[in-house]
Amino acid sequence: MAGGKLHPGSNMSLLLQNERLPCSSEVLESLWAHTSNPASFQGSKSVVDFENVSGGRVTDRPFFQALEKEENFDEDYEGCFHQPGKKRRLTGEQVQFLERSFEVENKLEPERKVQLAKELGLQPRQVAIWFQNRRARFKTKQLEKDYGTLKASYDRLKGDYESLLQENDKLKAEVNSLESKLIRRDKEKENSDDKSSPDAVNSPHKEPMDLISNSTSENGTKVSLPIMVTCKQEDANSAKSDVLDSDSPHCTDGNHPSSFVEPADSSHAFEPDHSDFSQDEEDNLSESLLTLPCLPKVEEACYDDPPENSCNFGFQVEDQTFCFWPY
DNA sequence: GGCGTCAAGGCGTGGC
DNA sequence: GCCACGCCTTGACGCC
Repeated sequence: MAGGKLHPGSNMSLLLQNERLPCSSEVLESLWAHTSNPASFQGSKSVVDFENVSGGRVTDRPFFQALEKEENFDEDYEGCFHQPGKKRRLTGEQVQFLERSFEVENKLEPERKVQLAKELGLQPRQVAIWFQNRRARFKTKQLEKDYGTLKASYDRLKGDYESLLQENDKLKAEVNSLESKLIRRDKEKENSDDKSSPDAVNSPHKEPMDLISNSTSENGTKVSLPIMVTCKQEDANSAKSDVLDSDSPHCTDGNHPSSFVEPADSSHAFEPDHSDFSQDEEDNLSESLLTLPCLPKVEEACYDDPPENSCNFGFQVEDQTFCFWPY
């Protein structure tokens, strides 16, 4: 690189980005001044324009002016005129110059192309091809970058999804456990009631109310869990399918994967199956649900800030005596 | 010799 | 029809 004035750390591109002169010779002169002088190309082995070097006469281009001055001109002269069919790489200085030009503007106007070719001692077509290839490389890098970004996003979402699955499984297991416990207690209660009082047959749901009134959260506050009060097993099944079925509309909100818990403040979790309710029963149920004080509304507390406790309802799992999902 | 990089070839396409 | 461009491929070259 004898005689070169290359500034590897040059901020040339920054300087040029503030100017709008992609075709001007001033820009090229500026590029020369900041990158290298024409003599930098003296060792070029690039494919060069034979047509512009008629009879070996050196043209007025800087590239060839530099060659004239070189002591070992003959060797380089032979080297830079390739045999037909051979491909020669551009020199580092030529590439640097083109790179800086590319940073200024990645599109190549005809005037600019000719000017660059003249300054670099290349054919205009070579400059055009270089820009085309450079754009292709830029696009490839951009795609790789985008891929990396998307993959990171995908991995993050996948992790979230898997943790949600785990949490879902855990909650299902808890519900299953609690349901078994409830059924067992129910049977025990029935047996004891049959023995103690014949009137007890008329109030089969007394025990669950007791259970509700006796439910106490971890922090000592009473928690009302009314859903199971009048919910028959069949209703529980339908409610489950309505609430947790991943195919149901409640779960198809891509922005709110947790939206399946929304029915907490309404009775529409029971809507799918009305066959076992009379109108009066349904009205009573709605009324009781609406008037119960502590039915937790959970939709806002769910996944924006996942709780340490796997339960999102604001009280301990043990207090959630839902009976939606029989297993 | 395999592989990656890069200049260049070839072809299709769209704008004028 | 010409030209520039994008895309894919080819061939030369350098590195290991």
